[in-house]
Amino acid sequence: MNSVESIIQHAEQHCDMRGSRLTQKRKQVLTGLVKSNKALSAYELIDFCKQEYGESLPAMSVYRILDFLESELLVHKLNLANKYVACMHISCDHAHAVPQFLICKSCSIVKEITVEESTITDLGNTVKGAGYQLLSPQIELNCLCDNCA
Amino acid sequence: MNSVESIIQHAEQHCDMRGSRLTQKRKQVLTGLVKSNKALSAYELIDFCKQEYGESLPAMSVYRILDFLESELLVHKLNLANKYVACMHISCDHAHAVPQFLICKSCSIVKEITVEESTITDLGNTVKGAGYQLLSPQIELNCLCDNCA
DNA sequence: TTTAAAATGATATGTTGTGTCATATGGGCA
DNA sequence: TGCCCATATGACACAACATATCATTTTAAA
Repeated sequence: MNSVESIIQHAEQHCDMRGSRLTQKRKQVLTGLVKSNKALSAYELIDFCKQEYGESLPAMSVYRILDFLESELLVHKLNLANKYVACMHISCDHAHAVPQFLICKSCSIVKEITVEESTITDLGNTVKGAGYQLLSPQIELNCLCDNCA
Repeated sequence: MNSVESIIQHAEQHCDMRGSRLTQKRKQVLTGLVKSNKALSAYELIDFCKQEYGESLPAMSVYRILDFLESELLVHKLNLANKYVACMHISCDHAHAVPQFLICKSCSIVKEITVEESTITDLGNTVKGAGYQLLSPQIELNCLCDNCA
């Protein structure tokens, strides 16, 4: 069993335990993200499913599926790029902090990092000091990756 | 002279010094952002110019104007919200660090803050450690403002 | 006043995302 | 088994955001 299949299997177990279902279509979309190893737009995922499985998914379905996968913490939405990535921790069993992302503007390869706890705390304090309430500490940064730089 | 006019005048001087021109249309778009006091989309700015000046700007023109204003550092593009805000420092004469933004997801009011230098440095180090190169340290955070919270 | 560069207009189209109502699918239970 | 209901997906239209390209107008400088 290759690593993509293994990741999907982990995801399926994860859903089982949470009482949700990783259906065929949801698996296909998640597989697209895992295989590509980078951030993809909803429409790129439609193309993937068309080519890989011969299935013409309507955009609406893909967005619903992405919402589901996000709610299951299997996928992250990157607002900076309007794209989606598989969570790099699908196969881990431990819980994870809110992630930070380095997005390569050139090739869309994403590095999911964990910044120092203290950095996040500092940021949170600054926000609170400004009278705002942080909805999500998810940080996304426009970068160039090793290869593209 | 009210404060909006005064800000626009500052912006004009700024452009003069840089050898660029703050044309009528560009002034109108910038005025829309300054007056509204929040982040607006390109199409909201089209509506503003229509109502305020009776001018039907094509989308293309507004985007070009926004690009210009951004290149003059008079306006920031918020990728998180696909909206644009006037730089809060237009009327200052000193140079500014790259800004960080707290965006109220509910009402689009934006607070432009300066986070601690050390926080940015920490972040930069983490990025470098991951083998990525930061294109812009601009940070945008999804928040709720005082009023909306 | 001619002219070249800069700015803007017009038009079409591409990309991302949602609203809404219809249809299909899969488990639990009589 | 076959019905029922919740969940999932499809179909279709359309809204919102953005750009490509070529034409026209405006501006400043020669």
